[in-house]
Amino acid sequence: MTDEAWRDQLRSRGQRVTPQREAILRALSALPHPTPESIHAALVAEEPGLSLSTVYRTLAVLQELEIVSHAHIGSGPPVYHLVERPPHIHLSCLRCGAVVSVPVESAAGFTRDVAASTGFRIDATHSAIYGVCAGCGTIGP
Amino acid sequence: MTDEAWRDQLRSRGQRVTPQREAILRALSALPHPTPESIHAALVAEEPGLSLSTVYRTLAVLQELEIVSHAHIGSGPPVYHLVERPPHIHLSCLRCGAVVSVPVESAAGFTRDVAASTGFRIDATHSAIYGVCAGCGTIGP
DNA sequence: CTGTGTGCAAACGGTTTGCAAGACT
DNA sequence: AGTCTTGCAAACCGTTTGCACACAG
Repeated sequence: MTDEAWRDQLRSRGQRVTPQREAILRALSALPHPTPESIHAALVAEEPGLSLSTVYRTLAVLQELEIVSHAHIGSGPPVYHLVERPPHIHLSCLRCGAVVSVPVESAAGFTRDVAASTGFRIDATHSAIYGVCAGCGTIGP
Repeated sequence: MTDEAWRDQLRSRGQRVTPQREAILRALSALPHPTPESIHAALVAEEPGLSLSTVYRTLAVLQELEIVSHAHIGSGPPVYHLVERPPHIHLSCLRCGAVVSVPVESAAGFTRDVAASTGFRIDATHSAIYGVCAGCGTIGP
């Protein structure tokens, strides 16, 4: 999504385009798995005085407009990302906390089977799945 | 797991058996998807003065001993349960909040594929997966 | 000019921790 | 008796909110 695109999307929905919102959208496309805090930390340099509450409020607005989405990773803060990116599942390492992404198609068979047997329609992009990453797995059990 | 079993398991690992711990273990086997708070709420009647910190500390100990496990459901508090074989995956409905369980084998193909392609070894029992349950799915999109 | 968005600081809910008193072994 | 566990209260972290000012439209 280009700068133009979200500007239009914001304005057409009665939302204002502010320097803070532009900065947050830039951070969202630049950072790999940003949390509200990491977005704030990454931006205080270029946008001095940017408050954490603005980050939270902006993320809420962008979510409402379906420009961004978020996933919960363990007990920690959620990670946000632009929706245009190919949908992916977050895998969170129980040992080192690393977050690995895999395309949703990886779970296609699983979601199909569950839907067939229980009627539950899984959307695997909204939550992280735990496990042990390749690096940590080679060290111990 | 019987009362005897966890008593032994606690003592054999150098942990003490206290009325509070017994009460918490009873609550874990009685309540469907208990959170630390709901365990505390359910026990204050029979164990007056039981503190929330004790619930948290006991759950941490029981987790360490692999007597209980927990799963994160959305941004809310985690739900705990006794480690049962067969292990379950928790599916959480985004509409009504219902928690549906499916055997971990449902995801066997998915976990195998991910391990093969990324080396990440998934343990799907540690996190809830979002979606829309059968009941809610029949009403709308 | 109007009303929305912002910064600040304080409130909030869930969780953790320091400490002294208490209880299990 | 000695050490682990508890209760209490305060600290803590991520998030939300109330308010007055700033600024996009």
